[in-house]
Formats: sequence, structure tokens, C-alpha cells
Amino acid sequence: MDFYAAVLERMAAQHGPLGERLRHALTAVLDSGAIAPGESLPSEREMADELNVSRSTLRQGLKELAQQGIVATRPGAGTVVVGRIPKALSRLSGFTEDMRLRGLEPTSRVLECSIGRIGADAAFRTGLPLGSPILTLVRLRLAGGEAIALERAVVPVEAVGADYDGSGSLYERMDARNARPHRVLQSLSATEADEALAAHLGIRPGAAVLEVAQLGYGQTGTVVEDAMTWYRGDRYKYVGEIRG
Amino acid sequence: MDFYAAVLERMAAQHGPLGERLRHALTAVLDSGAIAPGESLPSEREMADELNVSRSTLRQGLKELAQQGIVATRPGAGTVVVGRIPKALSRLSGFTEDMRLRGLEPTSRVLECSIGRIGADAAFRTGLPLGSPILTLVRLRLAGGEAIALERAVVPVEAVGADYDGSGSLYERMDARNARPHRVLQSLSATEADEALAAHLGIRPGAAVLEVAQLGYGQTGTVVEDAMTWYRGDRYKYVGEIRG
DNA sequence: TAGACAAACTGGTTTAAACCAATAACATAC
DNA sequence: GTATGTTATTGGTTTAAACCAGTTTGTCTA
Repeated sequence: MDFYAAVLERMAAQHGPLGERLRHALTAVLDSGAIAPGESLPSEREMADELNVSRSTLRQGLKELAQQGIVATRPGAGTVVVGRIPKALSRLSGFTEDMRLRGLEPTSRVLECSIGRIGADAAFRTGLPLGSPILTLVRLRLAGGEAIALERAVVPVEAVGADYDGSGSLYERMDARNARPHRVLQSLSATEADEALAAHLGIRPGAAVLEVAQLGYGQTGTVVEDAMTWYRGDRYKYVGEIRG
Repeated sequence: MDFYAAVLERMAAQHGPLGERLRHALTAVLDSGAIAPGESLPSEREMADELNVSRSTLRQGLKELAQQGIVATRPGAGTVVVGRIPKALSRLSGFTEDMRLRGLEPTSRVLECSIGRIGADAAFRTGLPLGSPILTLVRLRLAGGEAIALERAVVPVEAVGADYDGSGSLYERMDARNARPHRVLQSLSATEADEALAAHLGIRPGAAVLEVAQLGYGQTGTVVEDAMTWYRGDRYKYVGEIRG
């Protein structure tokens, strides 16, 4: 199958803006290995012509592919396909989706789910007005019937609704109210489990746990999630990716 | 000071492509709080006119600001300034730059620096050809005179040069040879220090340590760094950011 | 054969001009 | 007073055209 033909076919099979279809088609075709890593793509002018797209639109798509690390552009020379790099799970997907991707069925046991007013420490950390109505959610997270983590999340009530009972995915719930975090700041460190935590996770007191503090920001820059999670060090690995 | 005047002034004070100057100027002026968070920017057409820039160029800049979370665009409505979100240190900056940013002078004690051929396990992990010449570097990382981490890095010899003795920043060295990683995959978990590690870090055996496995990919998608680092859990926090 | 040079080609930048779709503001009718 | 359309405005998409600055490549010379 010809490269151009493959791209054109996939483009025709989709809806939406031209540039978006182009981008998806290019990603898919390159992912299928139509052009070997290290090989060059045709020149922008030629591709634009063959794909019946303006160079501007083509370049927009190539720019995104370059940002994703699929191709690399070298001024004056050309655009080359980069070797496959394994995909990383980002924590932004949340525990529920994370575990499903690993083939485990995630469950939760709600230990606390209460509505109150935000205290001074959390207000300082999040920048929310002192006394704002918040929902505090403490959950034991399990996968395959085994306790993996203990999570303590504080969320503004309006981001999740006053009727939330803690069951189901917090992120999916926030999604429905258009309040899912767009950016997340995380701080990870290793600590030792105290008596209470060890009892919940079924591990020995003093065993290593991965402590993840997380601040989620919504579209407007306000904090929509302030969470702390303790993962069993022997059962959980955090995988992330950094681009530079 | 007028918003437009401030942007124009900063634009004039720089060199380089118009779009780049525009972007930097906008970032700087917005960072200085010229427009309060929540407030709207002027419309794209007006700004382009006032700043003597085409709307295309202006939009390119705004797109980047939006990706960085400085502004948020809403079709039909306008572009609003987002509240400040704290900056995250990314591990891509490397231990040396990381510690300098925190005001500590980083030092290293080289425990091993040898050239050999890659073994089966590392070859599988990195995808490098079996038997490739590699440099193995084991360093104790200190900040402010205190041991913070033990690092074991495996790097292709051509990425760093056969004459590297382990002193100085590995990333700066790779930079000079244009082999700095562009993307990094990391896997973090919490473990307990064994006898040897505890002795190196000056902690109690069994104490919690943050174990970071890291694969760095160069521009062409080949692995240029395969490292494992153990950080003292009580002295190091890993801060990262995720966009979605 | 080795080097110097020029021409062709590559991606990068910038502009102007249309048009679309979603929103906000306003005027109108009930 | 409220509901309903209409209209102007906003960001989003797409195109075509020109020019710049590097990289190849090929040719021509010493």
C-alpha cells in the first residue's frame, strides 16, 4: 500500500476538521511502520500537494507529531521518522483507568466521605477561600482484591456535587461536571508506613510506601483537587514521561 | 503602563523571529500581572492590529500560552488569563541543575567509571545492539555535603566520549555532543535500602528510599541513557507536572 | 582527485484573506 | 417581566503566497 494512499484512506474515514483528520491519519500510518525509523518523509511541499492539503495545514500536523516525538525535523534537511518509544501511563488518567489498563479491576472501599469547610492549612496550599465548602474523601484503593493504596482527597463541593457518595471514579464524576483537572502538580517521595496506614494496606509498620501529593488545577487555574495518596511500595510503580 | 505599550517595549528589546519575541513579551507582561486572572484579553483581531502583527502570528503565540496554562481560550467568548500555577521542576534538568535551583551546591563522588560491553538485560531494556560499547557510571550524589542519592547510569560511549571521567554534570557533557535526551521515561517506586545502599547514603538499613528507573531517548529515538537512582526518602522530593 | 562554488531544495517565518461555529448582547414580541 | 430571535463579535480552520536560512548535491576547477 502506497504511503499517500494509506493516509488519504484514513483521512476520508473520519469526521471533523481537516487538520485533525490529517494528524490522526499520519500518526496511525506512521505507527503502522509505513516508513522505517530513520527514513525521511517526503518534503512538506510534495506531501501537501499529494494529500490535497495546504502546506500550512500539513505543517500544523507535523508540528504536533514532532512534539509527540514521532518525527524530528531538521531545517534544510528534512523530516525523519523517529524510532518507537514506549507509551507511558500518566497519573492524570487516575487510579481507576490506570488499573484497568493493566488488566486489573479496580475497586474502592470508602472510609470517609463528608462535607465540611476547608481549614487553614489546605486553604493555604490550594489558594481556595478559607471556609469554602469541600468534600473530604478517604478511600482504600484495591486492585484484584488487594489493597494497593490509601487516598485522601479534598475537592471543592461544586466540582463533584453534594450528592457524591465516593463510589465510582472521582475523575469520571468530575468529567461529567466539566471540572476535570487540566494540569496536575505532583510531589513524590518515599516514606515509611505508620501503624494505621500499615493496617489498612496489610503491610508491616515501617515498610516503604510511595507518598504522592497531588494538586489538580482546572481550566481557569483554580484548584479542583488536593489529594495525598500512599501506595504500597512493593505493589505499585509510578510511570511518567518528561519531554524536553 | 498600557498593556500594549508594555508588550511592544519588551518585543523591541529582543532579537529573533517576530513570533518568538511576541510570545516572550506576552508571557512576561502577563506574568507581571498586567491583566488580572479571570480578566479577558483584547480580541485577537484588535491585539494583532495594535501590536503590528498578523493574526496568524498572534494566534501562534496565544496557542503556546494556552498550552502552558497561562491563558484559556473559549470559542465565541474570548481569551481569559488563568491564575498563576506554581512552576514544577522537571527531572529532565538533571540532578545538578535541580539542586542548584534549590540553592544547594551539588557534588559527586565517583565510585565507578568504566567502559565495557552491554549485557543481555540492559540490551533488552534499551534496545541497543548486544555488545555495544557502553560507559557504566556509579556516583554518589551529594548536596550541601550530605549524601542524597546513589546513581547507576549506563550510557553509550559515543554519547559521552571515551575520555569522560565521571566528574561534572552528565547532561552538560551530553549536551556538548548533542546527545542530551529529548524524552525521558521514568518509573518511580518506594523500596527499602539494603546494607550497601544504606552505608553509602548514611541511613539505617531498611529505611525508605525512592527508586527511580530512567530511560532517556535522543532525537532519533535511540536510548542514550539507562539509569537507576536511589534517593533518600527523607531528603528528596520528586516534583513533576502533568498536562492533559 | 580534492576542493570550491553555485544551484536546487529543505524546513521556518510571516502575512492577508476568507469562511465557520459558538457566544454574548441586544432588540423585539408576547 | 420574561421568552425569543436576530445580530455583531469571538475564537477556530484553511488557503495561497512570498521570503529567509540552512543543507544537499552536483558541477566545475585547480
